[in-house]
Amino acid sequence: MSTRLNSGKKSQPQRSSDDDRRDAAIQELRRGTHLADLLRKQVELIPEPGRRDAAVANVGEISMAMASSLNILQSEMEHYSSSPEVGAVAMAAPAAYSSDGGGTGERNGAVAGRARRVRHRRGRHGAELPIIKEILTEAPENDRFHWRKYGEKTILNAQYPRLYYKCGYSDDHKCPAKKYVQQQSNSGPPLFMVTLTNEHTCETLFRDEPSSSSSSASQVLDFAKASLSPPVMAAVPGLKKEEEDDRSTSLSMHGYSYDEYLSSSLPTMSPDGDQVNFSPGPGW
DNA sequence: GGCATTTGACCGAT
DNA sequence: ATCGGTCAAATGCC
Repeated sequence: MSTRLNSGKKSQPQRSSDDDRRDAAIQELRRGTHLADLLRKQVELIPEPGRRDAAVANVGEISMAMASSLNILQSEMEHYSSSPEVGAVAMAAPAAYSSDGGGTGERNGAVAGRARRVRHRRGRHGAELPIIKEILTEAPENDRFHWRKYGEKTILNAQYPRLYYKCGYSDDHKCPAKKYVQQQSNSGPPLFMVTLTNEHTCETLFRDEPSSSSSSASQVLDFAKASLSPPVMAAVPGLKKEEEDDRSTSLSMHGYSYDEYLSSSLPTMSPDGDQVNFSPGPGW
């Protein structure tokens, strides 16, 4: 997962698996750019001017995001192919934080006095989580599930921290669904890469319990709760609460249904090409 | 007071 | 040694 770009030890000019992965990513981005171009041509055929313009604008954003990602990757490749050592130094720049804890602010005294904990199972456990979808979107919070934030991490060479969410019913219903949100760009409307892992078992639970329409189900459907994940806004430094609310409002004013939310994003990726079963359930 | 968020510590993988 | 992912105490908010 990690590219280890600033490890400093990596001065061998030989190709690594990281290089291969970067190549693959560049290939995919080029393909995506091409597809976005095709999509733009199709979208331009929409007869209604309003819808057409909006769609063209969206496709334009997608193309821009692809292009900037492509640029970043390509400039990295050039760095390493020409001068690995220089590249390693150069890439250290964004890592303004220490890796652990992120340095996202201190808490007076209380944290310092926190006792060291002894724990058992930590970190990655066994196999990789099954990635259900990866979505590039302006509205990562707008997927109608109830997420609880459980972590935030500064990612190497990433401009913004990655935010970790688990299903708000992970405890109640042992729902394993998780979501990682990482801001991709801040030029224009901020774009977020949302990675969804594991299926929502809470969703099927509610589907099996039609009688639970009033209390618990209504909680799941609590759009205000589910659609607003304020911590996501924390990825946009300087946003105050009121501004966050404004922003949430403006985002929700897109009026997406979940299908629209997904379809308005980049083509989603399912590792094995299986039908992705992440469609809104009856409570959607 | 209860719940959600923050954030440093910790763990396993590399 | 370093990284990404997770835990859980402390804290904030309603």
